[in-house]
Amino acid sequence: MAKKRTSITDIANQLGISVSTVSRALGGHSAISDATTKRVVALAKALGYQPNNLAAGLRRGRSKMLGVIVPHIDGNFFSQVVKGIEAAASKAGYHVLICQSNEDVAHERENLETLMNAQVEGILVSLARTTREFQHFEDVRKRDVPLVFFDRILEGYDVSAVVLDDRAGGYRATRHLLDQGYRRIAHFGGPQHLNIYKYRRQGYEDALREQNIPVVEELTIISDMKMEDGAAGMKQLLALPQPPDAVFSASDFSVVGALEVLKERGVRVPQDMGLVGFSNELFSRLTEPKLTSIDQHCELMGTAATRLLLQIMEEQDQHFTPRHVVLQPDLFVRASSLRQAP
Amino acid sequence: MAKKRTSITDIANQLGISVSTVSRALGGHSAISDATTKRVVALAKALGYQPNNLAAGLRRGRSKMLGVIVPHIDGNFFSQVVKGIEAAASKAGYHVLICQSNEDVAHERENLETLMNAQVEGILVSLARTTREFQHFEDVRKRDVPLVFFDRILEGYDVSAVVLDDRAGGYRATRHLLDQGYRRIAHFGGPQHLNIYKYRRQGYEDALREQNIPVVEELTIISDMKMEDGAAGMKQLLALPQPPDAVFSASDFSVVGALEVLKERGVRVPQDMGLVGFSNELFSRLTEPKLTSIDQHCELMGTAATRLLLQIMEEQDQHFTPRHVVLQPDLFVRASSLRQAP
DNA sequence: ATACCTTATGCAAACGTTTGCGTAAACCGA
DNA sequence: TCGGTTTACGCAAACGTTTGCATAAGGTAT
Repeated sequence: MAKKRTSITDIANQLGISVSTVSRALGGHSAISDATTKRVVALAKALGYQPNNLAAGLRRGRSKMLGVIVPHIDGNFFSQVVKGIEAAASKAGYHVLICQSNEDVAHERENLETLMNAQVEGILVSLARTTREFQHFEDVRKRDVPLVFFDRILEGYDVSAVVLDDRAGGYRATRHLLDQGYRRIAHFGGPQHLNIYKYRRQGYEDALREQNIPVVEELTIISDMKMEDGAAGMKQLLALPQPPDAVFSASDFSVVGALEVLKERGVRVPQDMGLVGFSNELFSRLTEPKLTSIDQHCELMGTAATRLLLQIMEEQDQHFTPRHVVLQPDLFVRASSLRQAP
Repeated sequence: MAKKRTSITDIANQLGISVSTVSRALGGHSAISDATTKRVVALAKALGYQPNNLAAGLRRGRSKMLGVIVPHIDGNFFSQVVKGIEAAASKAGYHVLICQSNEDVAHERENLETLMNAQVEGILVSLARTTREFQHFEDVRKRDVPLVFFDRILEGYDVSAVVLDDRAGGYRATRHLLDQGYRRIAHFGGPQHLNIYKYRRQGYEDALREQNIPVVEELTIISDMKMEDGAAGMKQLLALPQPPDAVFSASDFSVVGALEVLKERGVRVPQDMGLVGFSNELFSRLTEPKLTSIDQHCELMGTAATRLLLQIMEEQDQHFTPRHVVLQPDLFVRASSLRQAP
């Protein structure tokens, strides 16, 4: 038998005034005398009154909730982004509803549905790996729910988004290897329909071309970027008639896999093989040698995306032109790519 | 100018029937003829109707939302637990509101407030490190909102909770070191008012006593368990007249810090010093040597806690007796503690 | 034809707020 | 004394559902 929670009406009755007066008093409305305001606030506290956001949201048409869809919430990157999102949202008085798509576009569709049922005022989403079309997002747009993508976006779908300058990341990583004297640089890439992997690769190729180094096809290996993939990729590279002297990987995980293979085979890092990863995962400081990597400022991405969303929500009138925020990556140089004295 | 979302009333009007009929039709109520049900469902789909959970929740008194408070959502442990929570909750048709206390009891209090305002039907919480009293949780109880704690609980506060058998974890870790022939085993512990650290230590001491090995005070070092703390702790231990030959740490992070110090000083792991950590962090497989660690089944803890909460919510009548679920930890043996052939 | 049951639907209240509009009382200057 | 303004509050509708109760139509047994 759940106790009835005390409502604004209870306060009104006990004080012999109307609910509207109570509502305004609690809302700090100017047209209420100080005297009654004090009485109301006092009684509210005494009764342990808790406003009912559902009711308020219903009436106002504003739920004060934001929706987030991530492929999965565990793992370094997304958990940090979500941390940033939650922080920024709660600072603005918003709650955050979190859904996981599990890298599955069907789930993603469901998530959108349930978020809209929950009456969120805006949605932040990073695409599932299997998402290749955007009909479900168009449905959201039709209902005028503001939408902001982050990190993983769909090529050719013009929407507001916060992304990393992945091309710059790839370029700087590769450029750093070149500066260290590496000349035959391989690349581990991810699924190319995802912007992030496509641009990281592009940065890699741009850096090579800039130095008139040909981009040779068998030095680029596309995979899902797990540790195993990195190990397999490295074996493949080492079996080449002319193996590379460095690898720029679009993920730290595959670098770790590769590193293990190199240790087994007695290939020295960074002397015989330079390595640069991507994401600056926690563990990149813990391997032997420590990994050079590109930092994505995950938490910042979360707060930036949230702020952009809140902005768009405010100017609901003209959301014709999608807006973009591009974050600059940072290169953290560590032992795995330091062949020359720094 | 946000388009008016289509409501149940719109459907009723267009079909010339009453809202109640529409509501029942969509709810699959038996007393509605197949014919009208079909018409309603068809039109609903055509109009892109989305039920408004706020309204339904208000009327029913059930928001279909759960609240979660974690110290922080990034990091391996909590992000995995939250993953488990979200999965279990959404399977049961619940949404999850996530708050971070930032290890601060004041935030924790605020979080409770806002979650209750949001009308969550139950709350899952893992304590902030600075929480030493439970008045704010008593307030929640008074309002009859079911509460389930996980992992970090307050000693002497009898509530429903899902916890790891930390004593068993500490015991098994230490016992493993003993089995490997280590005899002078040190311990890195965390804040002792938190159950988890207290019991891990207890398990450590139990294992020693069982073998009639005295527990010597200067071999236990209490800290915040960061990497730096581990490094400092190891230096302190090595400066002892009789340094230990192994360390059981209640956190993987401090082990990593310690490991770096050992490498600098040329102390060999596991020959001269055995190491066992706690949490089985991702990186424990990536250090050199790999770290033996205790696995906490983080995701399982999340689903277990959620299931317990849902159960308690169902039996709102007699929630007098708090219920407990205790998860058994697993020992993952790796190179850092393997002095003898396995 | 009457009484009664079943089936399918409608009426209206309720959930707890917010808010536009109306109004009584008090005050003010002339 | 009066018209006008200000101040402080109340009325009632509205947000979009759900649901207990009433009711109309149709059927069946008597």
